[in-house]
Amino acid sequence: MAQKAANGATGSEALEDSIGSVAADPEPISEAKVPRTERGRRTLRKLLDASAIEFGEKGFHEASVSSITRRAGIALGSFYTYFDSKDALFRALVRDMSENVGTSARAAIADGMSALEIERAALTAFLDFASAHKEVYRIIDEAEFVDPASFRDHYETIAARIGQRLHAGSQGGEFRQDLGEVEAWAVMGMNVFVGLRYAIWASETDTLSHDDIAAQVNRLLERGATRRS
Amino acid sequence: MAQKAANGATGSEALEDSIGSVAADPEPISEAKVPRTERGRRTLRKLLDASAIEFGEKGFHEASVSSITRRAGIALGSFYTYFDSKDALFRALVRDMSENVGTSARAAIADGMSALEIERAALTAFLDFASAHKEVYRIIDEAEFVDPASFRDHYETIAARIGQRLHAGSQGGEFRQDLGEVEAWAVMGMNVFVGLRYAIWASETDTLSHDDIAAQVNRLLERGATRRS
Amino acid sequence: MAQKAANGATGSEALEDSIGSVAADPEPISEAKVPRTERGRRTLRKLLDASAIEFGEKGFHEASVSSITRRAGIALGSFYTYFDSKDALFRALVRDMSENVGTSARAAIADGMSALEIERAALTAFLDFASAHKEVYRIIDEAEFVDPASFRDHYETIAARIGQRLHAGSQGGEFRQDLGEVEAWAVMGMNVFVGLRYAIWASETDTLSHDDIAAQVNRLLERGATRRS
Amino acid sequence: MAQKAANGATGSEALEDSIGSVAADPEPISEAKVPRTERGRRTLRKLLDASAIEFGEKGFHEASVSSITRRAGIALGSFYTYFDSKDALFRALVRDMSENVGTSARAAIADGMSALEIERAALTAFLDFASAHKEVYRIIDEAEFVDPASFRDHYETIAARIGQRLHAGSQGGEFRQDLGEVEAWAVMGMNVFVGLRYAIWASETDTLSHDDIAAQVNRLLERGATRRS
DNA sequence: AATGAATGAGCCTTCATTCAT
DNA sequence: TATGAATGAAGGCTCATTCAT
Repeated sequence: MAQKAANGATGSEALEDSIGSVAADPEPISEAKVPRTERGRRTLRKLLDASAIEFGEKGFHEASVSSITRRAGIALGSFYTYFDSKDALFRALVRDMSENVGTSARAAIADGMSALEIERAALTAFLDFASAHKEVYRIIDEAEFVDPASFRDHYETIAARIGQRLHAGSQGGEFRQDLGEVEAWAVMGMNVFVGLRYAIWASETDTLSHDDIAAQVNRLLERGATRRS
Repeated sequence: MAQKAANGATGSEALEDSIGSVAADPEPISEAKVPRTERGRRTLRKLLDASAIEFGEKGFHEASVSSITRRAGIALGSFYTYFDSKDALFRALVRDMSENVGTSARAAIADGMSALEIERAALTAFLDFASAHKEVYRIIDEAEFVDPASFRDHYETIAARIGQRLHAGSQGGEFRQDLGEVEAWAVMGMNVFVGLRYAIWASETDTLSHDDIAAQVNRLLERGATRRS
Repeated sequence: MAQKAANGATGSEALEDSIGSVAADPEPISEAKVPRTERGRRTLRKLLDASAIEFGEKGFHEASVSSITRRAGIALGSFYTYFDSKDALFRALVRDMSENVGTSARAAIADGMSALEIERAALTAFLDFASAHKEVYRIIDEAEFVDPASFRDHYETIAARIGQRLHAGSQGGEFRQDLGEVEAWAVMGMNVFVGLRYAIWASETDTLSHDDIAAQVNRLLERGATRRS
Repeated sequence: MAQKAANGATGSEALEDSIGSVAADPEPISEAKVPRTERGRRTLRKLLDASAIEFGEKGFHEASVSSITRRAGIALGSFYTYFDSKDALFRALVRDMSENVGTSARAAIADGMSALEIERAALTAFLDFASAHKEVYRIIDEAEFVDPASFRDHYETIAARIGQRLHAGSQGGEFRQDLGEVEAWAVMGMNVFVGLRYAIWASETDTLSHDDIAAQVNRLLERGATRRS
């Protein structure tokens, strides 16, 4: 199963990881303050996990700082030991999650895959990840209204990566030469909406596996993006 | 220019129109109360126009009822003569806009077009509409958090329409026989994300016209969805 | 049945009657404006009936002018053709009802009754009236907070009447000579609370008739609570 | 003076007391949240005292949360640290006061009193209490419209207690055997209305002491209104 | 670091009353 | 007289953030 490819966490590990390098990082992604004690790190983790659930379930505005701290099992006031504001927490979450989505996709790509195989594997990994972390989808989407810069950055980054893959496919002779940014956004849109329908809104009556779905999208790509022999 | 195809309004005309036929409408889309005087109709219109702008610019949560009435030039309390709540207004707006987006796309389709030409025309119309009414895009997107049912309904309806077009294309021998729901969502995703990039986030340096962009997407569809001769 | 003694209306007839003499009345009880047309009189009546129900069911603050006019089947603005304010309507209602309660009690008193028989008949009549017009009870009670003067006046008037009856009973040699204001208020209290319990809060399991209850209270008056040696 | 018997407070002490034992209390009467700090307890007290005055003076609807917090000398928002709503505060107050009224009456009863003496002492205590805490009377009365269940419960509880006393008097051979619920409500009514007239509406010209008044009501109980032959 | 009380700006909504038709 | 839209003051409540312990 491609499930393995999906990072099994909400992204807080990565966020925590990045924290360690905040000082050295010229552009710190995380807005979390750095806990100095083990206890502090544990509290930060609880806060991140709780907020991912709360934001995912209720959305940014309905989730309150107090509901988050309540879920995390800490006192309201403690929140501000770790984040400057509710916005800052949300931004940290979005940016971290944004990174993670890409990570899981890239992890699915193995050496020796054809360009088409790569697209298929990436979509399957994305579907797996989205199924397992529906809140990530919701949170990133809501960033359009809470942290527009991150939202845009998220999709531009992904589009750029897809663009690179398409270009590589062209170089390898598998794809057409004239694939550019338009095609990259189109491919991303296919993936995102297929994910919306079959991962986020998956219904009980759906019978196709994530692999099957990716295969169907792949066929769309194949006969369209491939070069005529 | 395909601009002509796009409905040039924010949707308030349609909303107003539907009001006139509420009695006959088995499922009234609008949640607005029905004004009985000419003055009332004028006020309702002002309210709808002002709210579309406010919601578009600030988003649902940042836009306040008082900011909306201020922009509309009416008293705060008058708002509730027309809508039961801020939510009700938003829902009315979303549902109405949702209808309008489809309307403009369908208006772009002319008799005698091939299946591919239809897709291209629909996308061009969508890009035109989205360019002219960026707030519509934003408002419908935010419905994911404020009126999820409408949001989902919006995309499911569009997917269904695209599915019908693909099916018709298959019947006409132009498209493959095995196109289904997955392909419909993939096509919708291409259109939406290309719209996001080239209509909503259109940058000054972009040189491609909406038609050019639609043509590029069309080529992706053509070599993919078409039957091999 | 003593039911006959109870005025079968909410009091609006009496109010209307009094309207005719407003000009001549040095202290007009009703605050209603005087309609000049037959249509106007009908509208006023609808307003009074509707408000008695609304105030009785919801209380003064929960009943709104618009809920009253809606129930009356007239337009909101028309309200102010008949009353200067919501308070004025309430006051008119209270004062009129206050009069009616006394009327029904006095109607129950027949010539030739003994002093004790009079008390019993008055209580029975009150219980009948209260059962049939629970809203009257509630409205007069709420006057304590909306129109305190009327509330106090209501009970002082009744106490005075009871005082007169007690005095007459003394004169007739049936009652003690030393009955005064304290006893009058005590008797009123008995009646009101017995009414609260057995008319307003009457429960399905109560088996005593209003006459039976009045008889029991009568015995208390007759010989107190003590045992005869 | 029986004044001593009356609890000299508005009831907030009792409310506070009950808070301390909330955990053990199977049915917590108070709807107040439990403060965990000393400062919190002080604030709660200020809130309760201020609200008793405000509700007593202005009534429930005219008293605003902001007027209460202003009088209490705390910030508006702090109110909601202690009560979920204005209604909840009122209910807490009513229920607590309801308890207290009974307490003061029972405190007035001494061992060895005859049944009649008990009634007299109870009424005197009630008159004292009502004189000193007119706001309590008003607040409980207004509960008829704000918290009807408590209002009814209040009087049903008192009636039950009076019924027990009457029954005990019968058992002791002092009262008639046939005294029941009707007589209990009648006695309560006497007390309440005598209290209304001579405690709440006491006028400067009244010369009778609370004891004198209670004695007169006592005589009514002892031998009714009739003349001894 | 943690806690939880305190703060107050700000928001949605209600509704008595006025006004123009 | 009747109508119903318009008005705006007022109120309850929320919640991000600060503060004292």
